[in-house]
Parts: sequence; structure tokens; C-alpha cells
Amino acid sequence: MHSPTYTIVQSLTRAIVEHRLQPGAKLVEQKLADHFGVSRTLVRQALFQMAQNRLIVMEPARGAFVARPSMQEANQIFAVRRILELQMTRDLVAAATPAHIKALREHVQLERKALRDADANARVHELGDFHVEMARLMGNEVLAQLLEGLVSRCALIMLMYQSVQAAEHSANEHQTLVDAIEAGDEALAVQRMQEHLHNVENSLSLQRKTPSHDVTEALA
Amino acid sequence: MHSPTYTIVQSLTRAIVEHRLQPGAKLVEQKLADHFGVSRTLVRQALFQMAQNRLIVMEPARGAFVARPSMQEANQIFAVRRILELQMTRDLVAAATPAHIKALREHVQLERKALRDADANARVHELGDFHVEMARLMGNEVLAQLLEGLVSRCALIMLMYQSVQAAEHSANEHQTLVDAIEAGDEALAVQRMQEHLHNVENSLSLQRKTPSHDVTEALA
DNA sequence: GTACGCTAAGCAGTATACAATTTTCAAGCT
DNA sequence: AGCTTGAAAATTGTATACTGCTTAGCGTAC
Repeated sequence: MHSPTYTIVQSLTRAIVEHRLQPGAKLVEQKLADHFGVSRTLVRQALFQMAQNRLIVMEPARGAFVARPSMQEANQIFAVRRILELQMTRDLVAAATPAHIKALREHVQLERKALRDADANARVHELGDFHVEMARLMGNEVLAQLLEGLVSRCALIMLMYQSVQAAEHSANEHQTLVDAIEAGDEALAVQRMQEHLHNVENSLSLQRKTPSHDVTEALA
Repeated sequence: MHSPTYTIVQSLTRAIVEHRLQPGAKLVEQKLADHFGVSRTLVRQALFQMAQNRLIVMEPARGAFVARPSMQEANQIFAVRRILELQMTRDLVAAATPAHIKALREHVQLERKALRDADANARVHELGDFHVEMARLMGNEVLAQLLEGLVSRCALIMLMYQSVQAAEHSANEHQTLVDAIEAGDEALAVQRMQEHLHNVENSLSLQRKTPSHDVTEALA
């Protein structure tokens, strides 16, 4: 948790997800080492870990870059999220206790708070957390960690493809989803989750925010 | 692909999945470094990556150990696999082309070959690959990579909890699953996938193969 | 005979040094 | 002007050195 490497991973992840680091940006090891006050050794460990999460890509002998997921990858990620989260919603309706509902409602409140306080990019992070929290409430940590990775990548994707992603809208959808879960209405809950994921995915534009200056990709 | 670190990861992963390394075994960095003819630096990179896959765990200041997944974690992993693979089966029935069927049949043949040639532990690897191959055929690389991780962990789990895991039986189930997919019978295919996963999971015994000598865990 | 504590060896965590590769940029050529 | 060339600077890849924690072995006290 407070291992030096983990701190760097967390810091960089936030920077990417909150769009302080542009997709495609180069991450020079020495610069990061200086910034964090550690040696390159620890920075490299962090970068390798993040490369496994696909938040960055490492090109041999060229260094680490913030990932620029393709539309195809985006579609695949959303497809997996739909599978996992629709079933998770069904299970949660069946298993929901008052304590679960309370926790979810509190999270929605957190989102609303972030909506007021935080800047636009920081909100993306909060909104994604809701989905991870659902998995955690189901008591399936494996599922939660898988989703966490997917949600982070979604955040990066939404920032790349000029997603309008009305944050307020998402928070409302979370709210009505919790309502349906509390009511024990499985069909409605699943429908709302489906619509919600659909809305998130469809807020993506086919146009990239940051046009590539890489010739080979521009022509591909 | 042929980066030194990746070679080490592959080698260690195989050793764990094929049970040449016992769950709980300590992985001393210098020993590995000598064995692979590299410095500790590269071994550490490999170990960190594998820790993210949960095939090993790193205890602060104590080193790396082959993971010993709990029964609870096993259940969670299988729960996620069920979610992903049941839906994947539905999608594959809908999308299956003759080429898909051909590829799957060829994979089943590969399994049968491994059944004759390879030793018992090596087979576990082949059998798991079938499930990853299904995801890959769907054209969803994200899903395939997620499943790959889960399947590896399942292999470790099956070796920990004295799974009888009749390899031949699994290969047969794969075969009949492909039959159902080819026939376009979604209900039957899903049922067979469900039964298959159920059989795999239920081949686990509550008894550990390698009893823990850790007091705190033995009493837990 | 057992339990505690001390010491030394082993090992992980981090930093630094060195080698190999890439990038940059300016000079020269077409 | 634009394109190639080549050397210097920057950057990554790997190995080694150093520090501090952990652990095992032995001796001593009870």
C-alpha cells in the first residue's frame, strides 16, 4: 500500500485517468525519478506494472508512453464490461441487503460531491469507482480487481475520444440503478445498467481528441 | 516476446502451472538469477509481473512465494469464469463460422495429443488453453487475456486442492461443446459449458494437497 | 530440556554505474 | 530548401554495489 513503487503507480494512474498526462505522452524515467525523489529502479518497476494494466505501453529501447487505445480495443473492453456488469447486477439484486443499498447510496452522494468540487477530469475517476464498488459489495474481490482495471482503461478511452460524458447524467443513472436494485426489480435493474453502459459507450466519438502525428497510424 | 524478462516469466509460469514448483515455495532471487544467467534486476522484474497475475505473492522484505490461493479465492475465480464463459458461449454460437469450428476441433485434437504424450501436470496447461482459444476466436483479445490469467490461476488451484481432474474427461466435454456450437444449439452449448465448468470446479477437494505448516493459517 | 537472546549469514530493497541504443541537431551534399 | 550524414547528448537496458531487515544457528540461562 505505501510501498514506494505503489505510490508511483497510483500517482501516475491518477495523472493518466484524470488527463493530466495526454495519451501518447512519453514518460522519461529520469524525469519521473527526480520528481518522486527516488532512483530509476523504482520508476521502472512502476512503469512495468502499469504496462501490464495497459495504461501505458513500453516500446523496446524507446521507453514508456501513455497508451492510446484503439477504437477496437475500446469496443472489446466495453463488451467485457457488459458481460461482467449485467450479470453482477442480477446477482446483486438477488443478494442485496439494506447495508448494501446504504453503501451504494453513500457512493452516489460521494459522486455528487465530486461533481461540485472536483474538476471535470477528476470526476471520471469517481464515476468509475461506483462500478468497482458494486463488485466489492458482492464480496468478489477477484471480480472487483478485474473491473478496476477495465474501468481505468475506459477512463483513458473516454478522454481520448472526445466523450462528452455528462458526469451529472451518469450520477443520476447510478441513482436510478440503485433504486431498481433496492426495489428488487431484476429486469429493471439490468435494463438500467444496460442503458447506462450503453450511454457511456455511445458518448464516444469516432473522432480522436488528440490526432496522431504518427504517420503509419494516420495512414492505417 | 523474447525479452529476457518475458522469458523468465514464461518459464516460471510454466513451472508453477505444471506443478514443478509447489504452492508456497520460496523463490530466491539470486538462485533464479544464477539459473537464468542474468542479474537479480531482471528476475525481480519478472517476479513483480507475476505478482500482478497473482501466480506469486511478494511479502515485504521476505521475498516471493508461489501463491497458495484460498478456497474463497478459488470460488471467486470460478464465479468470474462462469460469467464470462457462459456469455462467450452464447455469442460464439451466434457468430460461429465453419472456420471457427475447424479451429476448435483442431484444438481438441491438440489436447488429445498432449493427453498421450505429456505428463499429467503438463496437460492442465493444454486443457485451459481451449477456453482462451474460444475467446480469441470471438476476436476479443481483451477477453482472451483476462481469461488467460484466470485459467492460469485455476491451474494452480487445481494443483493445490487435490483435483482429480480427469484430463480425458475434460477433452471429451470440450468436444461435445464444440458439437453443440456447430449445431447452433445455444441452449445446449450453454448447458454443456455450464456443466463442464461445474465439473472442473467440483473436482476440487476441500482438503489441501500441501498442508500448511503456518500456524495462523492452520487455525483460521 | 526448553526457552530466550545474541550473532552471523543470507536475502530483499534501493541506488548507482556502465553498456547499448536511440534521438537530436547541425553541417554538408544534392 | 530539403535530404542525408555523423557525432554528441539523452535515454533505456542490464549489472553491480550497498544498506538494512530477516532468519537460522548456537550458546546461555532458567
